[in-house]
Amino acid sequence: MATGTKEQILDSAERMFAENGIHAVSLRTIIAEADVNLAAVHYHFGSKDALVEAVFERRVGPVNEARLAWLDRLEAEWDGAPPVEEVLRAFVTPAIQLAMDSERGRTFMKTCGRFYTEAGDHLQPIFDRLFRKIIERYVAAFRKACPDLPAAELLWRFHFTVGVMVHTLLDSEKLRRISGGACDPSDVEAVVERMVNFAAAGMKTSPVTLKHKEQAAVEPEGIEVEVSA
Amino acid sequence: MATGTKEQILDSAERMFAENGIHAVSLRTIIAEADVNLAAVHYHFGSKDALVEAVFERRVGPVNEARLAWLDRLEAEWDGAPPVEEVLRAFVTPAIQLAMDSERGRTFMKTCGRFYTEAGDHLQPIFDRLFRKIIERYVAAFRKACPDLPAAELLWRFHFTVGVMVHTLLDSEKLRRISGGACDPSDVEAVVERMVNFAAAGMKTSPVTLKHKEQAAVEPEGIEVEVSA
DNA sequence: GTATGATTAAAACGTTCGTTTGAATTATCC
DNA sequence: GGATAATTCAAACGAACGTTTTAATCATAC
Repeated sequence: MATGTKEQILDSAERMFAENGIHAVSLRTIIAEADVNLAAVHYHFGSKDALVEAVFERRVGPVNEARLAWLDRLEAEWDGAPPVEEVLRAFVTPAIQLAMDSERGRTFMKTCGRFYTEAGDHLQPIFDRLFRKIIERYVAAFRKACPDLPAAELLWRFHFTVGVMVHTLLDSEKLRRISGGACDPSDVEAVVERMVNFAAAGMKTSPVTLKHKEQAAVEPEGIEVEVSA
Repeated sequence: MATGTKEQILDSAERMFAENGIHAVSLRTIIAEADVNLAAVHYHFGSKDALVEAVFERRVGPVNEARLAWLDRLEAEWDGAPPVEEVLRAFVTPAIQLAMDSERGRTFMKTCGRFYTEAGDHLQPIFDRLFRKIIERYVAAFRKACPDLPAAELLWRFHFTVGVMVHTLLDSEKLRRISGGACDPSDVEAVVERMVNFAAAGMKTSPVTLKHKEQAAVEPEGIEVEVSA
């Protein structure tokens, strides 16, 4: 943990970003906790923005690789079209595992939420680069798992699923508080199963037919899933 | 819109908080856009923190009142136990309506998300005060709508539902981008119906039985829903 | 019209921010 | 073990922050 200055800065920054937000944390408070010199930040990273990016990338990379590898395994096992529950599990588990397994992961996930809401213009391309492939692969997998769903409806439901996951990663301590301890966010397997169960039901339910508008106006095929600026 | 200095400050602050985050926005950029004097902020609000609170309360109050009034109507109509879809609709619609109807509401909802993630210690009691009654009433309504659900499971699903809603409020523009315009977040009714449909399916699905643990260890009745620090 | 309170204006306050500098220290290699 | 590079250190930089102060302006009453 206390291997080198660089890692120490990353660790401290990660935790303080999680607790107080990115803009609210100054380099001086970070280096005070990391017990390193102020100039070390600029020596190793170049700027505060670059430090923020480094904190982000250090953990998101492995999670997304795990997601892709898991999906590879699934598609090999299920002949290219795994059921929606399995796809959901593959999508959700790596993040939840990182988030809940260790104290470090738990704090990082809050940082991840900070990025998600605090990220200014300069973090957007990084976000896109890290998640483009994930979105492409998983949307395709969900398409195969739910072939009867109109394309727009499927994207909405994927969006909702991401919401379930992000909110769970970000704010489940509040649930523990509200429930008086009955809901335990640290039980990874249980959380994953509950989420998969909930989201799969939402994914599989038949779409509503909107009265006031022709929903068929949306071309149901050939929607390009692209993540760009 | 340009009625008085106070409202102008609130409007500008709301928009800039939404666009850049709370801590990232300085009073000077706010007053520059509002075209008022710097000292006016402290004259009318006292401090930046107080301004932040004022921005928050100005819009959240009416939304939550609408939620409670809607639930009152529902319970009168359905003899005290409205179905889960109706409860979901009552919970979701006021927020979505505010979020999507006007440009102003849209920006505020982003601000709301900022609060949710950037809120430090001083905003927590305000958050609790504004949402305690909402949580109590709606959890009770969901209990009646899903009487067979274990209490902890119901709270988890409520939590997931909040995630669906928050994420939709916060980040649906990203969905529009990803979908190439096929998903239109500004169509309030359609968004609400999709969300209710998705969340209702998740709410009504039968709970998973976790293999590796006795889930019955959690007392399924009498969990006190409390929101406190 | 003038006195009184509410509001706005301009300027400066002290503090903290991210960043830079240049010397001191430590590690690495021949 | 001295040369060379990598790293750490203390100190200071200018800029921007939230806040305060003091005077000027405006509205409203008499």
